[in-house]
Amino acid sequence: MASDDLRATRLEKADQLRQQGLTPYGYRWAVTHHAAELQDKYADLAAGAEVEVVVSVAGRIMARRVFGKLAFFTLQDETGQIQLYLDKKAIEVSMSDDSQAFDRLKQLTDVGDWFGATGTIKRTEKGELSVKVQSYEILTKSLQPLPDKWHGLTDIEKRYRQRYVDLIVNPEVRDTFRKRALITAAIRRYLDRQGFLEIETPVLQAEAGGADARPFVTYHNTLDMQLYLRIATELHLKRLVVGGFERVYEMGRIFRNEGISTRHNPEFTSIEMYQAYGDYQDMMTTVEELIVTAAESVLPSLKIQYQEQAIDLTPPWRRITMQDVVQEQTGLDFRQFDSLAAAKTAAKAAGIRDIEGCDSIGRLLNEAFEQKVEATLIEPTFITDYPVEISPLAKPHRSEPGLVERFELFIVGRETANGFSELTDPVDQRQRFEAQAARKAAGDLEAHGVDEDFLMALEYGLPPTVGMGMGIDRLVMLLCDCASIRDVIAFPLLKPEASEVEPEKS
RNA sequence: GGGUCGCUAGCUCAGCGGUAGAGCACUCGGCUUUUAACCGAUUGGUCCUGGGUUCGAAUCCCAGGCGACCCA
Repeated sequence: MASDDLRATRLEKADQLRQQGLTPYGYRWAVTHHAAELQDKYADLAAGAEVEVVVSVAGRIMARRVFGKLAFFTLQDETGQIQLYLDKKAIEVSMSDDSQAFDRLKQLTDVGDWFGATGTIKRTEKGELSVKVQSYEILTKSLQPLPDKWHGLTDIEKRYRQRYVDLIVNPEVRDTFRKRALITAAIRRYLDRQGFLEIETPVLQAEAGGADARPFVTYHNTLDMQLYLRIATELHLKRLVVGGFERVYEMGRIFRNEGISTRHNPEFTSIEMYQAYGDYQDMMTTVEELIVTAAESVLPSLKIQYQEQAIDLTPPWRRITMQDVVQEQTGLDFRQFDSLAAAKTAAKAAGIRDIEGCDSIGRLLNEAFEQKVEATLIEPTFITDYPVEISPLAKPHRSEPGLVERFELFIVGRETANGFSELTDPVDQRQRFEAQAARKAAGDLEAHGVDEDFLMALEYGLPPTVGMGMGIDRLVMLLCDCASIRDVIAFPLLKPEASEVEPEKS
């Protein structure tokens, strides 16, 4: 039967409910128990045994097995499933003023309907824990058929486009989003205990900054001005430290106008945190604690499995400088090079590709790191002491010229967190902004202009401060063993289907 | 950006040049211990879209759309 016919049949059933004086769209149901709670509480109840306790449950009908004078429904709520035992005689006794109570179950309910039931506990002869129903109500009539009860919904595109259907029929999807909520809650609890305040900063900004990324552009009508969606929360959180907040953070949505892949969604969630008086060594320890806390909120052990790979999150994690780890993997000692030409020659000999555009030894070092090292960093590893050229907001290293006090955390070959002792010298910061602005002027779409107000804030004085940013989606992917970022974002961005596209105005 | 693969009933899929199919779901009938309930009978199609080749296209070719995976 075609989709429209299935829908028409269900609309007709809704009308029949109205003719019986009932509404297909109820108002309230007093739930006393959830499925998982009952399954747990009566786990030891013997087959065939009954308990004379009245419970009330509600959920979606996921399966119907109807006999002449007996029916079994599988009811699914947020926690799990429980069977409803629907006995014609029992229902006719307890709903004696409703002569159609049992026939209505057979004729006017469908898989997908929301349903409330009150009754007693009974484990059937076949061993299935059930609610032996005394009274019930159809709470919401569903007009759309659910996917195949056995094969479920496997079409990946349809799962993302109609996530609500995915959530109905794939319990592991519900589990991922439950874990995501537990992870973000655990992170906020941890930071709260450490004395951090969450302060919200603007999404709409006159000048995007704080990262190298193309921004989304939007427009404010009344002010008649172009605005950008933020690509980072960094510059505003640091203004708050200037203002006197010693520990601040924000967990929120970031927007980057870039490609879509299994690891990139144009909007994603980051956390950035700033701590006055600390340096990058302090922050590495905090990151360890933060991620361990998040992992413990959803996993039984710190020895975890990600896509067939075993990873041990037990701290402390390895800390090694970028120069040392590159030397370890390639044999190249970047401290020895006294000219860019010499470094390029050696790098080419070591098999590092596409380095013609590198205009400094520091960028070359980073290129060598990305090509030869990143993918090998499976166990959690902090890489430290980055070249200043690729770290425009980080404080110069206290003893290593040309480097900054910065770390990035890698797990399963992916950048998971990025932090540094913050640059507090406003003159130095201005020079670095101006170097960026020059790149922007030269056509680099990921570079941004000088943020004068931020420089002004630095002139009032930023105390010694360490900051850190981390992608929440990638952390959830790691802890929930998800291969694609779309598996941890409830409604990932998709191109509209052809039929949804409005015709171009010409 | 490049390559490979996919798109057929509400769902999961088969069919690969000759009348569009199966299972589940739906509809009708039967059934008081099922849990992929069962038994019987029906119903259900823009074969992603548009061109082309052909006597004939879901099938072959071209272009486009959406998606997946790999590479850069």
